[in-house]
Amino acid sequence: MEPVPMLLAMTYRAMGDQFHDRLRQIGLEPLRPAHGYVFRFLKERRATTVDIGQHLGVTKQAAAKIVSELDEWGYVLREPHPTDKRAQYVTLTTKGRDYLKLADNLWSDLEGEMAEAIGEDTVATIRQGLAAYLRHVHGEDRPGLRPVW
Amino acid sequence: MEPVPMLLAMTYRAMGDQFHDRLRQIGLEPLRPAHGYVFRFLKERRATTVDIGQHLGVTKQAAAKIVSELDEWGYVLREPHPTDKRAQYVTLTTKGRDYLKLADNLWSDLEGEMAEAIGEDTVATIRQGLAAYLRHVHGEDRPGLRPVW
DNA sequence: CAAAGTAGTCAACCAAGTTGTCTAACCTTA
DNA sequence: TAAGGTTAGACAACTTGGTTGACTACTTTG
Repeated sequence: MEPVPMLLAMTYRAMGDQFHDRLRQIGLEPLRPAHGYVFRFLKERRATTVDIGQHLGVTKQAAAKIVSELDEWGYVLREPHPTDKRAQYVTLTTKGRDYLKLADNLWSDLEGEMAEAIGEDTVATIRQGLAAYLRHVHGEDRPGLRPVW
Repeated sequence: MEPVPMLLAMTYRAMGDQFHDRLRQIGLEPLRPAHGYVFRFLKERRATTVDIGQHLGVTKQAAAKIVSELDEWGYVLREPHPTDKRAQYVTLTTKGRDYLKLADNLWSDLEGEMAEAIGEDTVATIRQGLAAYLRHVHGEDRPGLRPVW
């Protein structure tokens, strides 16, 4: 019997691959999961590079690299911090928000296909079960995402 | 609402981190998930480096690196292939089998703790649901594991 | 107002993959 | 059975996505 985490990893991979394929068909920049997590993070708040690094669970230098890419591609922009002259706020551009909408649609398509395959209630149980487990392990403050393999 | 794959990744990470912590307390070599997948693969069969690469979903060169490490640490050994003079069979040593037992115990501990937190039936549903989804996507022949982020 | 701490950048390094190339052995198949 | 194509494994150069460390400019605190 396989350990549950192996099933989690394989499922993540299977869905992620499909997501990525469809994105590529649309012809977007080579966005990686980390970029998506940044979008999702910035949707709700303004944040500095350091904040983003913290959220992803990587160093600020790694976060800076990701932010630069997103900036080059026009998904985010950096504006001066109102009170702290060292810092910059990173914010989503319209292109960034559009991407996020597109991605959410793709994800919910994929989730719909999953529901067709194994039943809507099963998907709901999985969602709630995992969320509950994460709350159990981490409390309310979830730690960074971070590479997985 | 978060996409399901994000929950999968976070849960994988949470369980994997705990697993890794406990392993480290025991003081083993710095085994990575890929090593574990190799053990699990070799448990059932004898295989060449190329086979292993295929199973992991990486190039044979990458697989060779992993096999070398396992060999250095004494978890596997390479013996000549009986009929093909180019090839070598990689097989688990006793140390390898012992590790696998230990790892399985750790995983089932973790799964037990998960069951305590969210209910045994929920865990069962998750397990069966994900397995069914994977069969749906891949048929019987599951593709390689592979990096996830 | 001095000392300690922090945001961002630059640079060197590292780990774990990749591609490309080569040799020796294997497998048609004409 | 020799010839041409394929394959296992090794070696090397490179790529990617991260790391640590050092430095400057600014901020916060005692």
